[in-house]
Amino acid sequence: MADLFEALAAPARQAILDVLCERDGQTLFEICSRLAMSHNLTLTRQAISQHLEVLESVGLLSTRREGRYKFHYLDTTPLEAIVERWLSRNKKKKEK
Amino acid sequence: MADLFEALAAPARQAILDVLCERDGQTLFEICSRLAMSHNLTLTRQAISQHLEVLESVGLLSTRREGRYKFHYLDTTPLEAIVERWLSRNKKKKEK
DNA sequence: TTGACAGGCAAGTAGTGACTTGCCTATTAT
DNA sequence: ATAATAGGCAAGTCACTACTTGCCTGTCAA
Repeated sequence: MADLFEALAAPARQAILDVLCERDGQTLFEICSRLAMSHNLTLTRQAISQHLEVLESVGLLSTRREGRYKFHYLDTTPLEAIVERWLSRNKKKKEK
Repeated sequence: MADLFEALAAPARQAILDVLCERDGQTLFEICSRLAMSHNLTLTRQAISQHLEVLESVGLLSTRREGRYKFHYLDTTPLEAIVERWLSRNKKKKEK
C-alpha cells in the first residue's frame, strides 16, 4: 500500500482526516475517542494506529514525538495531485 | 462498493480515467486497447467492463448507448467533493 | 520504584474486491 | 441467414487488507 487513493479508500481513514481537520495535532488516544464520539467508529487502538501509518506513508500526515505523546498533523498537499490529474486537465482543454 | 474513494483506489480505474481524459466518449473495446497500448495494462474485457460499472455507480462517468456501441463519458464533478471535504476547509481556517 | 498511561510489534482471521472463465444477447455487415 | 462484432451475466478463485488479540517498550507520576 503506497498509493494515495488506496489510502483514501478506507472509510476509517477518511474519518481520521475529518477528525484532524477539526483539530490538528492530536494524539492516537485523542483520535480514538473522538472517532468513537463524533463518528460512531469504535475501532481498537491498534486498528487506528495502522490507519495512521498508512496515512503517513502517503504523506497525508506527519508526526511529532514529544515524550510519551505522539502528535499527528494533517498535510493535504498530496490531495492537490488529484485536482492536477483530472480536474485541471479538463480546464486546460476548455481554455484552449 | 458505493464510495467515491474506493472507486478511485484501483489503479486500473485510475488508468481508465486517464484514458478518458485523453479522449472522451470511447467504447469498451477502445478503452481496452488504449489501456494495453499506452498504459501497459492487459486486462480482460470483462475486468474493464466491471471497472466501468464501478466508475459509473459513483458518478464518475456516464454512458450513452448507440446501436451496438456504448460510449463512456467522463464526469469529474464528484472529484470536487474531495476538495470541498479537506482542502477548502483548511483554506477557510486560514482565511479567518 | 512501581503502577498507570501512551504507544509499538507481530501473527492470525475473515471478508471483500479484482480478475478470470464460460456462456449468452443484441446489433451490424456480407 | 449467418458470421462477426460489441457487450452483458454469473460463478469461481485468489490475494490483499482491515481488524483483532496478545504481548512488549518507553515515559511519567505517586
